[in-house]
Amino acid sequence: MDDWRVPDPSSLPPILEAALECFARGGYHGTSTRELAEAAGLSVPGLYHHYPSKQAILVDLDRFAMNSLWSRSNAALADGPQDSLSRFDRLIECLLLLHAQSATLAFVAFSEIRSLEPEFRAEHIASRDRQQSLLDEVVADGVRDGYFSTPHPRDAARAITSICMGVSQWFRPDGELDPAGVAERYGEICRQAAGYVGRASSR
Amino acid sequence: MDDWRVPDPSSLPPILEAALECFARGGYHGTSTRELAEAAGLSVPGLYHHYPSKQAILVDLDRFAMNSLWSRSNAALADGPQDSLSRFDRLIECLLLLHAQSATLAFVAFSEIRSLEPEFRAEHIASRDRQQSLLDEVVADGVRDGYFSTPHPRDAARAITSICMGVSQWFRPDGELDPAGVAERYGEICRQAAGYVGRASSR
Amino acid sequence: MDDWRVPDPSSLPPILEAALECFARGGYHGTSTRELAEAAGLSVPGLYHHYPSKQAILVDLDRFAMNSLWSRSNAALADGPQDSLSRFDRLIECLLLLHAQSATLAFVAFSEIRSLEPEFRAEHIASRDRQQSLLDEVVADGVRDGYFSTPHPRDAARAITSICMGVSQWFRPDGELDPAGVAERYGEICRQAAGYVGRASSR
Amino acid sequence: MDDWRVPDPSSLPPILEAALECFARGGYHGTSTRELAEAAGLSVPGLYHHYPSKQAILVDLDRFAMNSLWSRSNAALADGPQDSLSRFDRLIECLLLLHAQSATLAFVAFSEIRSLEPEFRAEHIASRDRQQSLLDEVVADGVRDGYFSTPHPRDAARAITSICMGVSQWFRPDGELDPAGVAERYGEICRQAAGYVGRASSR
DNA sequence: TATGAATGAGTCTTCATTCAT
DNA sequence: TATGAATGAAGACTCATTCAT
Repeated sequence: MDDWRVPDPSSLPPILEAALECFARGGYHGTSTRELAEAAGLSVPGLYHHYPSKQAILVDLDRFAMNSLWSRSNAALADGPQDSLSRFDRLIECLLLLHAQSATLAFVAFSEIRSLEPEFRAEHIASRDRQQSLLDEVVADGVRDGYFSTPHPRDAARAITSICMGVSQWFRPDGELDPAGVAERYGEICRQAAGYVGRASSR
Repeated sequence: MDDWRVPDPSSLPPILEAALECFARGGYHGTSTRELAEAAGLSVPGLYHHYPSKQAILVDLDRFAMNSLWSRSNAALADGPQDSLSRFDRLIECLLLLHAQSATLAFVAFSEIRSLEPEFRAEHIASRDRQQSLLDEVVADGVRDGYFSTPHPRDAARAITSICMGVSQWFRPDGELDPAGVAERYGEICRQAAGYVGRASSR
Repeated sequence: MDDWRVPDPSSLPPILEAALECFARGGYHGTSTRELAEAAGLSVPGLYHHYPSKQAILVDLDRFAMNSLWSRSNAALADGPQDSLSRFDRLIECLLLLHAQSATLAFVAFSEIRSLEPEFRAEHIASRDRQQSLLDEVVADGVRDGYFSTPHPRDAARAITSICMGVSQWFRPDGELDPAGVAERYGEICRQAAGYVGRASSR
Repeated sequence: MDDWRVPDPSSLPPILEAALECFARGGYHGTSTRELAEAAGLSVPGLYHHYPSKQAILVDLDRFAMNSLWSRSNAALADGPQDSLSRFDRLIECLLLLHAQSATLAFVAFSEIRSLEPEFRAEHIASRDRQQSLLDEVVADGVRDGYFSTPHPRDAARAITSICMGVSQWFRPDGELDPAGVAERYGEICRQAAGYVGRASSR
């Protein structure tokens, strides 16, 4: 099972889909409820029939993004050989695919953290930390097993996270690379960032 | 001359300094002119005496950040040995230092792009592209000269940019690393991301 | 027949009962149809099945209050000796009982006059004037028959009305006095307000 | 000094004056901020320059009314002979004058209690109780000194309060009685309500 | 009658901005 | 430049009401 590789376009409810587009274009504070409603094909009170507030829409969007990231990451880690290099490769592939396939969602979830009210910001940060710990672990395992030579695994993991999240900043569906291409090319760069020493030499 | 290494705290005019703090905390749209004025120790009309609009403040802040990045980068490139590896190292060091020393400024300049009106957004993007071309060139030179093995220099440069900009997201003055520490540790990671093959073996 | 002395709790239809409580707590404009529906155990469209508008509910409530006041007053006047003092006493007793027993209804009917649309406000005022004329007549008769010494019967009647209506402002079911106690104690005060000269001396 | 007898028309700030008229006509919840602003000859933000909220306007109006009632009452009690009947008469005169002269203000302060948010409602009620205690005391003193025969002084005081407050419900500047006429005629009724036994017979 | 979904008009409030002083 | 006062436009949100099911 490798569902974690395929995009799931059907999953975002239409109102969130519309909100996503609005927030990506104008930002949370730069988007009015009128715009949100119009984008969703509703009147303003119609929008409020489904969500109690503008903030609640952002929160739902953010939760969707973070949950999707988490569940796909775990699926990727579990799906295949369990040696640390394979796990690293699959997790990176998953992150890169997602940040390319769902670039807009990832972008908004990342750039609107400050727009979340404290309670939900804390929730987001907890999700983000939990997510980061997956990568920390995988890089540390790779170092332990001799795949990676980085003397600072946590910094390498942080750099790798920046690379993956950076994808959502520049990825365009009509660009040179498709998501799979991004995953391959930047997956290799992430390996290097961790100080990959080569399969052969490490054994 | 290595002024590009030292922070220049005096350079941000007080109003921009105050605005920076406000925008960092609440975002551009989340900050009112009343807050800006108060943070700057001015009345609202007093603020308008210095700047014709809220947007103009953001624009000035953004220009300051991009110009500082540009001029320091060029100073770094010019300041020392001109072999491509040295130039790469100094440019990376400059970028990392700046994103740590001026993390807030870099963060705001990056995260408020969408808050710029079209004209100024275009200006920002031009600056950003011009800036990116510096790194593209340095990486390409490094590949040409055998320092780097990456088969995709532009992608490596993009990944490196993500690493450097990422610093402004997580850097805290009271954290484990000081700016110089960041520059050293993440400088090494950036080298790896470009596929650094070692000084010796490359000659 | 002295039904006019006993409260008639069954008589307020449940929807009006619920609306009464809502209006008493938050006022007409401060109560939403959603609250009305919920208080009545109905959905909003369910509420509109019974009443064509929120205003119609208030109107019904108001009519109920004014009609009840009117019919009980007439029953009280008719029920017993027809000398003017007895008629005065019974009318006052009726008013005081009602304003204590149905304090909430009286309170709402009185305090939401301004919330009635012009047509219904006029109707309310007509009812109120008709009601006041009962008291005017009874006081005037008492003066004519030598029971009361007030030189200004209409003003005395107005003061008495204030006393009776005032009951609905302060009466609490768990207070010191029960409705009958209120009727007795304040009935005496109302007599005094009319300049009661004593049964004996007046004959 | 008998300032407590003369109306003080200059004292209500113009915005409160305008709000008073609006609230009297349509009620607090029935009056929009737009109406308030227009009545005050301001734009809506102009109104908010002077008051932070609609509620704050009502609170100010209410405080003004209650403070005026309190300070005039005390002035009336202090101004003249200190025997309990004179004090009773002057307090009643003061209350009646005020409820006629400032009928609208008294009406609004009374009828919008439920529109005050809990904190300010509590404040109002404290003022009202403090005010009522003045009358309780004066009636009790009158009973003690043999001026009044009422067996229930507190109930008599409550009835008298209802009479005085009732004035603000029906008083019209162009009506039969002017404020002084109201004070005289209803002052006598209030005496009767307390069971006035006559100056002579009481000595 | 209950329900979910919807809406035009309106709510209070705040915005960036200006002007007279 | 500071201040108090002001405003048109817009903000998020709620209202009473309706309709298809």
